[in-house]
Amino acid sequence: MHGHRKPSRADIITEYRRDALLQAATRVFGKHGFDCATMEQIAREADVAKGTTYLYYRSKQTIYDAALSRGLAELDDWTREALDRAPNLHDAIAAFVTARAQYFLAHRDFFRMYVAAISRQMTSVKPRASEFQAMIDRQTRRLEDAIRRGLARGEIHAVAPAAAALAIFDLTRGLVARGIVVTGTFDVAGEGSFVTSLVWTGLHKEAGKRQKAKGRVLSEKS
Amino acid sequence: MHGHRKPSRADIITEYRRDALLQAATRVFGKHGFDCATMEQIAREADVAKGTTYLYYRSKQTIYDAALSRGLAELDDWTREALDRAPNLHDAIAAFVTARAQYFLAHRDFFRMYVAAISRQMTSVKPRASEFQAMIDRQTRRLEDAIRRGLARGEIHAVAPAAAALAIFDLTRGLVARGIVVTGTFDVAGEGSFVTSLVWTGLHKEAGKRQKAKGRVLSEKS
Amino acid sequence: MHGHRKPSRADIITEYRRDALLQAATRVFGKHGFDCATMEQIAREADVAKGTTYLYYRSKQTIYDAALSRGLAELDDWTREALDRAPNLHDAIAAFVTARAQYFLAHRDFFRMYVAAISRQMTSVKPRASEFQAMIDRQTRRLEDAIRRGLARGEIHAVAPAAAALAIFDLTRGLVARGIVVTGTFDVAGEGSFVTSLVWTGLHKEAGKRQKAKGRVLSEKS
Amino acid sequence: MHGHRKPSRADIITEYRRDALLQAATRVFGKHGFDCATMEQIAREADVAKGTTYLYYRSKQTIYDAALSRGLAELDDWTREALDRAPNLHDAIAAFVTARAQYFLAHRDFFRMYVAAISRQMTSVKPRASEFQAMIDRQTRRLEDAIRRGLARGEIHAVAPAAAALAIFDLTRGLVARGIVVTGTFDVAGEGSFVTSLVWTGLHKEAGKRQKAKGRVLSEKS
DNA sequence: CATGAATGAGTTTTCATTCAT
DNA sequence: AATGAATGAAAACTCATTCAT
Repeated sequence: MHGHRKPSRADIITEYRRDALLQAATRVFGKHGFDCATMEQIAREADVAKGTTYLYYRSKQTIYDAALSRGLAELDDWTREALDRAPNLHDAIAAFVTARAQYFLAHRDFFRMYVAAISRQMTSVKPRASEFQAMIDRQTRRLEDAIRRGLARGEIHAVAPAAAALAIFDLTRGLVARGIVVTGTFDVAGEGSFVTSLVWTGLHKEAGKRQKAKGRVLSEKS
Repeated sequence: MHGHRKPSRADIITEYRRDALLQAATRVFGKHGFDCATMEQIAREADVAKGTTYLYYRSKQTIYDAALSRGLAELDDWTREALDRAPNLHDAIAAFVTARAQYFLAHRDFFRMYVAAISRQMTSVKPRASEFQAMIDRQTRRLEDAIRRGLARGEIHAVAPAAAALAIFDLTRGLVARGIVVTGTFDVAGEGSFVTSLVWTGLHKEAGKRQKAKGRVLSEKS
Repeated sequence: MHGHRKPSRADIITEYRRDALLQAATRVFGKHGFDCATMEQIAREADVAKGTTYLYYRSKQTIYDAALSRGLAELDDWTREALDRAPNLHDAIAAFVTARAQYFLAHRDFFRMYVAAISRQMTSVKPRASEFQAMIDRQTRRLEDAIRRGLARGEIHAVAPAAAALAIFDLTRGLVARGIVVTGTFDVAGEGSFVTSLVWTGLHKEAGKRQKAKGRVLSEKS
Repeated sequence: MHGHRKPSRADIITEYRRDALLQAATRVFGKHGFDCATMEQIAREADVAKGTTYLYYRSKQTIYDAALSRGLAELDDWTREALDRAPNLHDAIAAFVTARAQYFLAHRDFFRMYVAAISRQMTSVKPRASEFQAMIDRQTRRLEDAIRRGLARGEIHAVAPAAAALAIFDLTRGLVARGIVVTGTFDVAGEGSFVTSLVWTGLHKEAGKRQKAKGRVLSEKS
């Protein structure tokens, strides 16, 4: 508890169980959603008795939150690493889209939980909304910062970094959603590069200039 | 239903009730989600007794489907009308984004149902997934067709119309989602035009050419 | 709801059900105690389904409180009427003891609830203790007032009315408790008159005087 | 257990554990009642693991019975000693009341168990009721015998010794119950002497005679 | 047609008891 | 002997759906 010595055997077992339960929970919540999932299912999936679940997580809500948090944390790691490796904004965007798409497609049940959580957030009277929202925000912020750096370096034209980051977020989510439903294979690289190039062109400096001009012309027409 | 003559008085009452129930259902499902909503709440909201609900809709699922369908149909009308009025692709995109954002923001409960339905679609073992998916697809297709026409007219560079349409779809959804959560006022026009210009620039013919060139340069760098 | 007109048919049924459930609850709580009683048993005893119980009482605690309250109210009526009819203190005491003993012996399950409630009161962290205690206190107070009047009329010697009332209370309870466990017939009149005469002699004016004298003598002896 | 030789070290440890568990059990059962008390709480209170409890007592019921028995036995010792020291009936009654009140007030958790047990006795389908009842009876019998001796010695008038003993029992219990609930200090001596003098006067020979006369007069009036 | 009382299957959660270490 | 993780039976409570009035 208060020391940093080697974890005892019990600790290892505990950690193992907690992890198994989280995996099971992710599977079950991902497949059925919070309300339809039952503790019985989670327990069965984790190969323990129903009561055992409660030795590790106080309630259904608790295990749900834990499963969601863990996934978000892992996703955040992937996101951060992907962004850190990118030498410039274009590659950063590509990395962001690809890394997240790959993570989600490798953890489909988590992605379903993730989407459902976003949906629930709007639905419910958001009691503990904040923590979840905070984790999401942190990830958007990473991308936003990258965009800001790109702006500073003159890689793109003047654009609201927050709005741009959110747009990339939304595009990635939609991309993955389609990849999940598709039963056959899904060309992550191809789809991802479409998004990347769309956004990149949209944000690019020269393009920005032309866009403004076009915008004027168009509005004159209409 | 079974005749084409003038609707009898009973038919009118029936229609009125069905509509009231659908409105009530949308409010309740939007606020609580499918699982947490109760038939009692819907009945109360529609000012009828619980049993009455079952005279008009066979089950909770049925009324849910009906409410969702009605919303989607209305949304489809808005979408179609908006697209039909647009003289060119740029304006079509702007119209698409704006019209949908406005519809959703004017029908927030429906938007919440809509998002939840998308999420449920992935979640559940998709039994009746098809009908809902078909309605969504029809709307994407309208935009896709507009893009195809724009391509034919040389307004934009070579791009996969389906992918582009879906991207706009996703951006619009994200835009609205943010508008829903935001408690204060939300600048639909401003946010919408950001999306439009981002996409427009991204899709624009000349931009497309440059993007490819830039892409090459960038990859040479990395 | 807001009028005083004839109760509708529904009201009658409702009242009937509430009463049947209260009777059933009293039987079950009396036989098994709060914790061991199950809603299933109560429902079965009242010949309704489990869920029906919850249409009339929000929770197990609620139906328990209602059953206890109703019994206490009825008991209070008996107690008050008995005291009101008594022309003097001696008869008031006799009436108090007899009336309560008879009530309890005619409602054995309620008596068991009553005793358990008193016991629970000491046990639990007394959250809603107050209401129950208040009803008990009211009944003791009635007897206390009778004693006070007897004192004023010079029927008994100086004595703390509250203490005396509580003593009679305790004796009555003990009396009934024995009557309940006894399987054969129980002579309420005989046992009751023993208590009455014991107390009456103990409180009687002349006896009081002698008691004090005796007390002195005795303590001199010891 | 199986020999009469000096207790081995193991026996001592065993005895120590059994005792610690009993003390813990009394605390927990006293505070929460049989049904709400958990083995976990008892184990924690006794500073052992949950499983250990079962090495010393077969079941929750068993440890409950043992805790109750032990308290009753100790109480019986106090009662007997108090009675043995009293030179006459008046003092015996005073001693009985005082000794028990003091014991209970010094062992409040046990008193709560004791009261709950009496209540449970009536409540449950009395399987092992007998043993508990037998211990109670033994204690009443002691007082009863003292009364019988007082009668023989002419200290009091003709009275049913059993009934009188039970009355004193009940009064003592009520006295203590009030002392337990009262949060401030409680005047055991004062309250006890009220009970004693009430009873003593009630039982005293001369008083008995007058009571009968009074009774006749009263019944003539009513 | 409309009502709302009644039903009971299904869910979360607790805890006495067991047993491998 | 001691531990505490694991078990699963049991209970309160909810709500979609039915049906007599």
